[in-house]
Amino acid sequence: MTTQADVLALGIQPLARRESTAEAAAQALRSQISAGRLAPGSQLREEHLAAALQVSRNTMREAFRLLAHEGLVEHALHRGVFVRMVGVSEVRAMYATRRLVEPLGVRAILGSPRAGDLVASLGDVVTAAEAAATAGDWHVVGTQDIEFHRAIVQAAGSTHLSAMFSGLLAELRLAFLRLPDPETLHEPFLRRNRGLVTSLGAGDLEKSLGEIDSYLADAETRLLAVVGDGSRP
Amino acid sequence: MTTQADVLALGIQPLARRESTAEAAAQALRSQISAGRLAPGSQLREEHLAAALQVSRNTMREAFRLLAHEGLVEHALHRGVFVRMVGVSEVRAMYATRRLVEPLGVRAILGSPRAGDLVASLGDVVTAAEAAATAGDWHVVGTQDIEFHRAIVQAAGSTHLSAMFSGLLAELRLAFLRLPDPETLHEPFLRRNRGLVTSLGAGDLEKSLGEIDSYLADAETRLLAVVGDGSRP
DNA sequence: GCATATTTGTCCGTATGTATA
DNA sequence: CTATACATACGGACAAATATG
Repeated sequence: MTTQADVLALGIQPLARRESTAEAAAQALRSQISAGRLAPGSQLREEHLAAALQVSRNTMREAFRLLAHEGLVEHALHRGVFVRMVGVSEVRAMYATRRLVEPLGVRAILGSPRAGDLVASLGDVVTAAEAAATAGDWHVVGTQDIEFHRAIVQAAGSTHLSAMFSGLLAELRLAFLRLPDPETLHEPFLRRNRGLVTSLGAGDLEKSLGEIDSYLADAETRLLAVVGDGSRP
Repeated sequence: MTTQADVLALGIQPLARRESTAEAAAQALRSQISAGRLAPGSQLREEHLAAALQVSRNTMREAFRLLAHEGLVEHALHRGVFVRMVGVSEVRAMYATRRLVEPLGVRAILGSPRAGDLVASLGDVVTAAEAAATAGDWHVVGTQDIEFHRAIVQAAGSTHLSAMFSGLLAELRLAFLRLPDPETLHEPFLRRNRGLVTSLGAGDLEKSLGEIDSYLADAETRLLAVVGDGSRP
């Protein structure tokens, strides 16, 4: 049985430190969690991780506070921290938020004087995702999908909104990790994202909003189908 | 000269603890900061505060991480934590966000089957604020103003959005603290909030959106006028 | 239900590094 | 440039709560 310390020891050296050690440790855990090497629901033990990252327990605890505040892990008093389990209610909440926020980005893009540039860079992201799809690298496809929608919200021009949305997408990645077959989820969205770029390029607001909405509705039902039958309600 | 420890000693006893000590310490600082007893820009020294709250420095540092992540304090590596200084750019960013988010709440209220209840409870908040205004308690007026707009966003039904907005409002309170004369800022908004409740009650979407927009534009210019001449750009 | 072992929560002492007077 | 104050980080210790047998 592989311990968490073993798993982490692979991907991590002496902790690159330009920032504080706690932040560096948090970043190490962030990437490990996002990559799925720390499964949702698994416990993160202070002592093991502190040993693996070669930091003190106190520093490790500071890192835990950061991750808990970001929603990546859950802190249970006197029981420890666990990689967040996203259930049905969390997925519903995430998509309720996306349905509110992403249209703001779409409107901002079409209302911007630099609409052409924005749409072009969005097109680049989809192109990269399509290349990854033909190469069969569905993990990259998922990453590009997330990047695509992050860019949309970014266009709204609100730092608060962008920060919140980045956190939401990190949470969403936790849900993606529970997918047994990434291809069936991500493949249809590639076409939808391309379609959105097209209607954005044509300056068609109504059609763009429709595409976003159907994308989100589709994604939510697909995710719920997978998450719903999991252990957690 | 009064030290931070002195100031804090007034409002804080042995730390009511139902949650972790770090969270309790963070909550103590939150209330002190929001009440203005810890001025923006002032440094929060580990040792003094740990002594005042009777916690260890380690626990204090965990609390600092939480507050820094919420944006209430700023963490400067190897220099310490300081109560956040909101400047012109921060105020602009906050109102850019509010202009995007609050209309979502307004639309949600008018589109809700329980619109009547929602508007009624908003009216209660304004009524409470009006009572506080006649009593001359402008701090309460400011609190109710914040509560009013928090309730609007809450109606949008997104936990992520509500959480983000609560953080934004806490940040906004930091800006309010720099006001030499709270009455001149808060007094006009009392009427505007009442006007919004009226147009919401009438079910007039366009007018409601217009009221929100002019409220935000007015509030931003007033705040910028005060914050702009401060020490920070 | 009880006793035990494990893990977290918290505190203290201390050494090192960094920024500022 | 030196000195000082402070944050950063570590390791050990014990108490408290939880999990396990």
